[in-house]
Amino acid sequence: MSKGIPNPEKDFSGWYKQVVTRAELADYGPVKGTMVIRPYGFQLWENIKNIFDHMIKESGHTNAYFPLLIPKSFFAQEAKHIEGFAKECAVVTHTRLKADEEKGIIVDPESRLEEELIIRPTSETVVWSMYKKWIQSYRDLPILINQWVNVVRWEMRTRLFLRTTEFLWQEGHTAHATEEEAQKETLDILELYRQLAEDYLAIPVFTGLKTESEKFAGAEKTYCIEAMMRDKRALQAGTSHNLGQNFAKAFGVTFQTEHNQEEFVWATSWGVSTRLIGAVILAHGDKKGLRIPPRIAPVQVVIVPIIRDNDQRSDVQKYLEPIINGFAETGVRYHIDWTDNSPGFKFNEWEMKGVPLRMEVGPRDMAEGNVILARRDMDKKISFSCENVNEKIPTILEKIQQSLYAQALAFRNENIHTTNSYDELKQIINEGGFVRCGWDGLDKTETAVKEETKATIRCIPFDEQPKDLTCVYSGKPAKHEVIYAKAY
RNA sequence: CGGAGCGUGGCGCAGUCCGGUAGCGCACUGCAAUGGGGUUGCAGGGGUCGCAGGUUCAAAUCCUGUCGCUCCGACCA
Repeated sequence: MSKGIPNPEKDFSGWYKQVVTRAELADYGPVKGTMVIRPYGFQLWENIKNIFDHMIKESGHTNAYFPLLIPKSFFAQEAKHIEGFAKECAVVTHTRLKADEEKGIIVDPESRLEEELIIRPTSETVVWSMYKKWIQSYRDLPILINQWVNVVRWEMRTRLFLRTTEFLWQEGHTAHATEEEAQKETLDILELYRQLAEDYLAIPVFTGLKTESEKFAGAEKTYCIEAMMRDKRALQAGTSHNLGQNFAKAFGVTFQTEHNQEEFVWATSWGVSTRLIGAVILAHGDKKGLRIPPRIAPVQVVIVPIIRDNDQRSDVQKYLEPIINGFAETGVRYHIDWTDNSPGFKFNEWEMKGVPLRMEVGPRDMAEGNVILARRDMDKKISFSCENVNEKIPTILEKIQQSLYAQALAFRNENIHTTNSYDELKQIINEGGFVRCGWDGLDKTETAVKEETKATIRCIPFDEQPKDLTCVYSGKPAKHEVIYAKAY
């Protein structure tokens, strides 16, 4: 076990906090609930961001930017939507500070704004206020816009990456001429989220539909990807909403069809946030610290030279030259740790930081024409000939990627259970795990289960088989098969 | 906002009950050796004890007030 970090089996949240700060992913900001994303953490975010940005551009979306400040009046226009956010909006009321002899710097009471401004908790309202200007005819549709921005939600309880007052995300906002097209967009994006999670973050996810109580306020339907963390709790890792005509109606956004009919525009919105980093930490981390999947790792290979003096140092340097040149060609992200910490210290340090592959190079290896490789996903060191290490490494990185996914999937499979007994559900939830079972489709059932067990319906999975199922709570015929779990 | 706990060098803590002018581990700086799983030795630097009052000859310690943070609940991506 790594020195100084709590055992994740015993103190998962202590482990999480330590790992995030000690691996230098992030640090606490001065304002409660805010977070500084440090360079190592930000590189991870940039890698995730670049992958998804590429995906949406491939599928015809473009980036834009909408303002941070939103007039308060915009929120009155979509009552359902604001219900969901009213309790967590930061409001700008003044525009100036001034020096006060007694109190130091104070808010200038004379600078009070006539109309207060809301710092965006999400941007549907501003976006749709603009879409009203931009959309007249079916020829203006679809609009497929995304933005990478920060948003602020005044949360009561915060945790680095998982829930912070301010966080970074992408929010897509699309406008369509038909309901079918909007629905297709919603699901297409969800599929991209699934790919992002599974193929890049190496996290298996359930895709499905949120229940009424869990859906986004203002949406017709909310779809999600849900993942299992190593403490067997669920994490919602991304959502995609079919907004129907709700926002178009709130903002009066209509268009003329090919047949010269006036109709309201159909909308979607979808987002993934820096929470994904929390997901990576919580899904893959182990007692030594982080384990970052190679495809998103800021550093894929860390090289630890084993040297005694300057002569050996330059020997290693020369020895590494062709390897490093090879990395440049294959695009492997590497780092050589020349600090004079002891090798053992470096091993632990880089394991904590989750680097997928470590290469050790010392006198013994140079004599044999080898390097030592140690994979972060397993507890083994292997000697490799220097000759073919350049071809091998991308393959090994790919194997690590697959192995992290396989481990996460195996873990999820071990900890998901099907049952039609409520007692059993309570026991499983209590011990930790997901429960797949029938649900009668009633709000009050969901609420009752939540109150009694703290578990919520994470989603109605696309592959549900409700036939012949009964509701785990009421015993009535099931309307849906659902997944219950305690969630972050 | 309810319940609990904590504020003492950068981090983690002891000291507080029973007042006497601040200490430990890690980290940091320098030198030397060491170097294949958190390496030693020696020598250093750094704290108005969260803040504001009060009691006292004397306050990290006692009293009052205040601010902040963490954890558990209600809310949430």
